[in-house]
Amino acid sequence: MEYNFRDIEKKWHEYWIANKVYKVEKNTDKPKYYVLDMFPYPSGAGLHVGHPLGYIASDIYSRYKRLQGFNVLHPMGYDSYGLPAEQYAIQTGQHPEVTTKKNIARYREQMDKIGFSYDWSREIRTCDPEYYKWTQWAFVQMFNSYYCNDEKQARPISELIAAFEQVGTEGLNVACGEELHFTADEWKAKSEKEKQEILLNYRIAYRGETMVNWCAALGTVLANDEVVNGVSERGGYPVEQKIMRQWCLRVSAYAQRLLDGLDTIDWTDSLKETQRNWIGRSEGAEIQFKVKDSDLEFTIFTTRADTMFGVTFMVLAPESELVAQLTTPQQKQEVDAYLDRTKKRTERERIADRSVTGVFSGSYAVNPFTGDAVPIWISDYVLAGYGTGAIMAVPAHDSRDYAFAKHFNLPIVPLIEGCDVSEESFDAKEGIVCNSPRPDVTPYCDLSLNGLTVKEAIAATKKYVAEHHLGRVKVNYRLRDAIFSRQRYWGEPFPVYYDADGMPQMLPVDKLPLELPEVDKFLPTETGEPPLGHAVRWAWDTVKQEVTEISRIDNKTIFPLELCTMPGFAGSSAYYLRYMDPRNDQALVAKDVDTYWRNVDLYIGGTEHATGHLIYSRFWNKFLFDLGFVCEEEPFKKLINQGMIQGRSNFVYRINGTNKFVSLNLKDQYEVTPIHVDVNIVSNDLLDIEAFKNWRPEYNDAEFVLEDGKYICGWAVEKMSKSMFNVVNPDMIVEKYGADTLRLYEMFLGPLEQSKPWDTNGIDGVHRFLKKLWGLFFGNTDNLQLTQAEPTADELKSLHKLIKKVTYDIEHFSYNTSISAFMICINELSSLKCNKQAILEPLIVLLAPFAPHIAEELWHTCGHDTTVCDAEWPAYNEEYLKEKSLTYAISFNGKARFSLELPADMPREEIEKAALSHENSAKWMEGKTPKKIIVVPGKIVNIVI
RNA sequence: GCUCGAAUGGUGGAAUCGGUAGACACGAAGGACUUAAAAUCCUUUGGCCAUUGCGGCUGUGCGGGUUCAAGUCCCGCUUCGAGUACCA
Repeated sequence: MEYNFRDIEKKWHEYWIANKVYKVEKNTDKPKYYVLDMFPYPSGAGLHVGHPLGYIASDIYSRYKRLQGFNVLHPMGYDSYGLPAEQYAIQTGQHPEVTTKKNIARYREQMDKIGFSYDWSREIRTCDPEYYKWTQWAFVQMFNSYYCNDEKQARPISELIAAFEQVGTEGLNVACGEELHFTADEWKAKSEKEKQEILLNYRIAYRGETMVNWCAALGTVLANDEVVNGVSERGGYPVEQKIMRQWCLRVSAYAQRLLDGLDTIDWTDSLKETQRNWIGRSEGAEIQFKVKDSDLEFTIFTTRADTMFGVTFMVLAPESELVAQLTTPQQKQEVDAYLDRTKKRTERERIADRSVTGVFSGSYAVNPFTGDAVPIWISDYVLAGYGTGAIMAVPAHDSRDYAFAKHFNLPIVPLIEGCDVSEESFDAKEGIVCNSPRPDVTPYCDLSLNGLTVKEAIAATKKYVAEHHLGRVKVNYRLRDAIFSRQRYWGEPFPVYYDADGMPQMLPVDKLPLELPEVDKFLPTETGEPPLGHAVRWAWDTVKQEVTEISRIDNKTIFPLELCTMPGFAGSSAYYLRYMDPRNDQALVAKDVDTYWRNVDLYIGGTEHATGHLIYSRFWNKFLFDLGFVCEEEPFKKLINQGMIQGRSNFVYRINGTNKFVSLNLKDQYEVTPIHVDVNIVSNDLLDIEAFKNWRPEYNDAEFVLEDGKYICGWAVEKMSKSMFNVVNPDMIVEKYGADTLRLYEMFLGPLEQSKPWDTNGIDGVHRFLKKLWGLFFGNTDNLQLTQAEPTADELKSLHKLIKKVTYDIEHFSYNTSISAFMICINELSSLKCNKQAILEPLIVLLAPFAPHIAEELWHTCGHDTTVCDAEWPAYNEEYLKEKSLTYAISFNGKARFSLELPADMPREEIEKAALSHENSAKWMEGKTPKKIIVVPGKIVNIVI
C-alpha cells in the first residue's frame, strides 16, 4: 500500500476536530505545562514557509509534554489590531475589520493544514471587544496606581492621596515625572483641577508632555521600538521629534525590576543582553554647577565623577529649559538661529549628519572643585531626554567632548598619567589619576584624586559630592516611559473622557468594554482630530451615560472623549493570561485558574520583539502582580528564539539584448543580466523550461543555452518577498509532500535558533524517510505485515538508542538531530527487516510529536482505538544499550592510528596490554617505551612515547 | 563605535563533558531493476598521493598558546550576521 498522505492527513484532521482531541481543561490531577507561540499579526500576504517554523517547534514540544503526562496548554490567537489593516483601509475603503477577518480565516486555513495541536476553543483576537475589555481594564488599573520606590511595587493612587492629605510630599519616594514639594496644607488648598494635574505626575498611566516620535506620513506618534534608523518600522516614513501631550505608561518605574528579573528566567544570554542594553542602567552622580554672576544653578549627570578636574566647558541640549535662562542678550540672536536650524532637522538627518555643531550661550558655570569658570555651550549632541539634558564636558576623556573641543578650539586637560590626548581622547576607565588638582595651582577644595585609580577616584568623588551637598549619587536608565497614544482608528479606544476642567476621567469598569465605533473615514478629521473624531454620535452618547450633569460639559469641548487609540503592544501585553480563561467576563483570569496555569513555561518566537513586546509584557505582568491579579512576577519562564527563514532566490541569465537565456555555468561566456525567476518553477535549481515560457508572456518564445540538456539556475539568499519571487507557501509544500513532511523538513533544516534560507532541495530526503517507515508496516503489500514475535537484541538496541536520543534532543530543542536519529533507526530496522509490533509501536509514539498524522494512522492500524496523543512516552532501558565490546581508538601522542575492539568489562591494565601488544602498535612505537598511557573508557587509548 | 553571535566538504548541517572530525540528509558519479521513464535498491563521494594490496599525508576562517590529546579552552587578528547608536 502506498503512503497516501493526502487521505491520511484529511482523515485525522477531521477526527481530531470531531473528538475535540486537543481541548484542554484545568486538571489538578496532572502537572501543568504551558507552551506559547507569539501570536501572529494576520497580514494580507498569508503565511509563508518561515512563519510556521516556531509553531512546529512548539507543537512538537507540546505533544511531547502531553505524552509525558503533562496537562498542556497550547493556545493560539491573533494580534489583530495594527497599522497595515488601517493603511489598507485608507487606500481601498475596505473596513479593517473586514480585511482582518478575511486574513484570519486564511491564516487559520493554512495553520489547520499543518496539523497543530492548538486548543482552538481558547482562541483570542485582540480586536474582539470581549478581549480588549481587559486591555482597557488594565489601563484603568494603571491610571489608578502609582509606583512606590520604597516598597518597590505599584500601589493604589488612593494611598498617595491619603499621604498628601496627611504629610504632603514629606519623605515621598515614588516614581514621578518631576519632583514636586508641597505640604499637606498646600495640597488641601489646591483646586480639584490642580490636584488632578499633580496626580498625573505619579500615575502609572498618565498624560504627559513628552518628546514624541511623530510620523507625519502615518499621522501618528510611534514608540521608540517602532522607530528604526530614524524612520518608521512600518512603511519606512520619516520621523521627527515633537512635544505633544500623550498618554504614557510609567515603564521606567520598573527599570530595576525588569533588569533584576532577567536573572530569574531561562532566556538566551544574547536576548537578556539586548534587554539589559535597552534598559541601559548607568551608575553615576548628579552634580550641581552654579552659574557665574547669577543665582542660577543647574544639575548635570555624569558616570565619570573622577574627571571633575578636567571639565573645560558645559553643554546644554537645545531643547533644555536652561537654554532660555542662560543665553545672554549678546548671544541671543546666534542661539536662536542655532535652535531654529536644529529643530528643522528630523531624527534621520541628525543620525546621518554627525558633524559638530553648537553655539556659545554667553554664560559661564563655576566648577565646584576648581572654582574655574567654564563656558556653557548649546549643542545637539546632548540629548534632552537623558539625564538632566545638560553635561559637563571633559574633552580629554570623552570622544564626543573631544570632537567638540577640537572644533571650537576649547582647552583639553588630561587627567590620566601617561595618556596621550594629542590625537584622540582617552575614554577607557583605567589608569592612575593626575592633575586632580593640577600641581601648579592652589587647591580650591580639599579633595585630591591624584595617585588613585579611576575606579577609586570615582568612588572618592561621589563620597565627597554627597558629604558636601554638591549633588548626589544617582542611577540613570535609558529605558523611557512608553508612549501609549496613537492617532489611529484600528486600535483599542481609551476608556477615558474629559471633565469640565479638561481632566481625564476613567469610565467605570462595569461599563467596559468601550467599543470601537464605526466610522466612514479612516483619516484624521478636517480639524486635525484622530479618526475617531468622525464618530460624533459615539463620542457624545458614551459620555452622556457617564456625566449626569450634561451642562457641566463645556460646550466648546465637542469631543469630550479620548479620541486616540492604544498602540499595537497594548493588546499583546497580557494575552498569555487571557488564554488561561478566555471566556471569563468577570475577570481577566480567575484566581484559581491563574494559580493552576501560573505562567508560560515555554515561549517561542522571533527576536524582533526583544525590546518591544517582551519588555512591555514583563512590565504589564509585574504591574498586575503588584496589584495581586496574577501570581507570577515573570510571564515567560523559558524563551526560545526561532531563527528567521530567509528566501532563496533563483536567477536566470538573459543574454543582453536577446530573449535567450544561458545556464549558470556557461553564463561567463556571454554578457548577461541576471533576472529573478519564480522559485516555484525551479526544482533543485533546475528550471522547468515549459513553466518558464508560460510564466510571463514575454518569455513565450524564449530560447535557451543548456548544459547537459538542463537549464541550471543561479541562486542567492535574500529576504523572502514577493518582489524577489522567492516566497514559498506552506500550502504548496503540504499539497506536494504532506504536512508531516513539511513539519519534519522545517525542523531538519538546521538548528531552531539559527537563521537560514529556505531551500526545498533536501525535502525529498525526509519524504523518503516517511515512505520507508510506511514500508516497514506494509512492505510491498496492501496488508499490515506486523508480527507479535519477540524482538532481537539488535532490534531492541536500535529502538532504545532512539528513545534515549530523541528524549534528550527534544528536551534540548535539537530537533534536527533527532530526525537524523529516526532516519538511522529506520535504516537499521529496514536492514534487519524488522516488522515486530513490540519495536514499531513505541517508535510510532516517538514520532507522533514530529509527524502526528502518519503516527496517528499507524497507531490505529496497530489496533488502538484511542488517539496516539494519549499514549505514553516510552522509557529506554540501559540494559539494551550495553555493549558487549567497545571500539577503542588507539592513538600515539594523541594521533589516532587504528581501532581495536575490546570486551566492555576489560580492566584497565588489560586494555593497556592489548593496545601495546597489537600487531600495528610496534610500527608506531618506533621501538621506544611508552612514557604514559591514558585510557578513556570506551573511547580512546593514548600512548605517549 | 559599542554589545552579542557565527565561520566545519559541492550544499544544509553533526560531533551533548577536550577524546577516531564530516553523523544524517541533499547533490553528484557509477551500477541493478525497467522497452523507457518515474519510483526503489546497491556502491563511491573533504583534499592530495597510492590505488596490484595495505595504506600514507593533510584538513574545522588566519596566527600563536595550553594539553598526552583542541572544531571544542586561552590570547591576538580576519570576515560575515544580529542588536544598538551621540545615553555623558
